Amino acid sequence: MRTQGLHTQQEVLGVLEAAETPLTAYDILGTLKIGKPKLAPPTIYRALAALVEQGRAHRIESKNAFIACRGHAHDETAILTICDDCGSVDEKIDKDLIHRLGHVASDDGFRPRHHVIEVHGSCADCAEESK
Amino acid sequence: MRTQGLHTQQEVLGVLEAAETPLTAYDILGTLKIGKPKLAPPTIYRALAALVEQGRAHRIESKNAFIACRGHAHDETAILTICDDCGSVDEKIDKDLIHRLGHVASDDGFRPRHHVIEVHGSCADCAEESK
DNA sequence: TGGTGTTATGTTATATTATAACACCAGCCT
DNA sequence: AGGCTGGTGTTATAATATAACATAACACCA
Repeated sequence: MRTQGLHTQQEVLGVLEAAETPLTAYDILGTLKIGKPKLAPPTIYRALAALVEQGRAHRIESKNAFIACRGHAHDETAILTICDDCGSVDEKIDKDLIHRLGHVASDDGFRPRHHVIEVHGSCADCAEESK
Repeated sequence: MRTQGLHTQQEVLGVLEAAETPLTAYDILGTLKIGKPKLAPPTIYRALAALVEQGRAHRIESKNAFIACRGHAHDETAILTICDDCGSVDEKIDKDLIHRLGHVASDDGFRPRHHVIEVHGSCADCAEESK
């Protein structure tokens, strides 16, 4: 039933939105299993795939984890800054940079379809602390 | 023994260099197991970690796979263009873009340490074919 | 020369992430 | 009702990665 799928997506998104740091599919599964003990991985992965497809969540490739998309149009490529100390992730938008990346990538005939841009480091708070 | 570790790294790098497309750790393990049946995953992962650390190989985060680093200084961040049709990967260098990315990432006090830039799409050959 | 600390490597086992494959059920058409 | 279709649930397992401990090599010094 389609409605149920949407419902699952909404639940998964809710869990992501409630989190301060990225969650793995199994983190989400663990949370939702409290209410629905029979929930299984494919259900979570399907919901996540749909959410990422819609731009309502991001997959963090370098961590195999997910975050809710916050604060910008859902069809734009986000630059993700990932704090390796506290785990927090921020989204940044820079259309020019994306444009330029597309240009660099396609210089030899390559046709870009999707960008992954993840920057690891320390967030302001953690950088401050370790000084 | 240190020499032996270096030898493993050299063997792993050799397998990567011989491949036209990214290999997973288990692909490499499968190849090297022919000569050394007792080889285990941690040995491969350790060699890969060292190679990536030295810039002699790249990890492709969005595929959980690895390629040998080809044709540029090993301490530069490469932009990887990944063909989703044939699997081929190319490395591109654009210092300005990296510089700009560092700038964007650090605008709110974030301190970047490592960049992941992967562009998915179709290589020139595959884009041509599917026209 | 052999003891002892230190670090790299080997090995076993297991944790974590992801998906294949099929079963089931609702809705829809006739 | 009967049968098709497509989405969802469910089971099982594949694929990726690492923890934890055992062992081996080397370095240093009494």
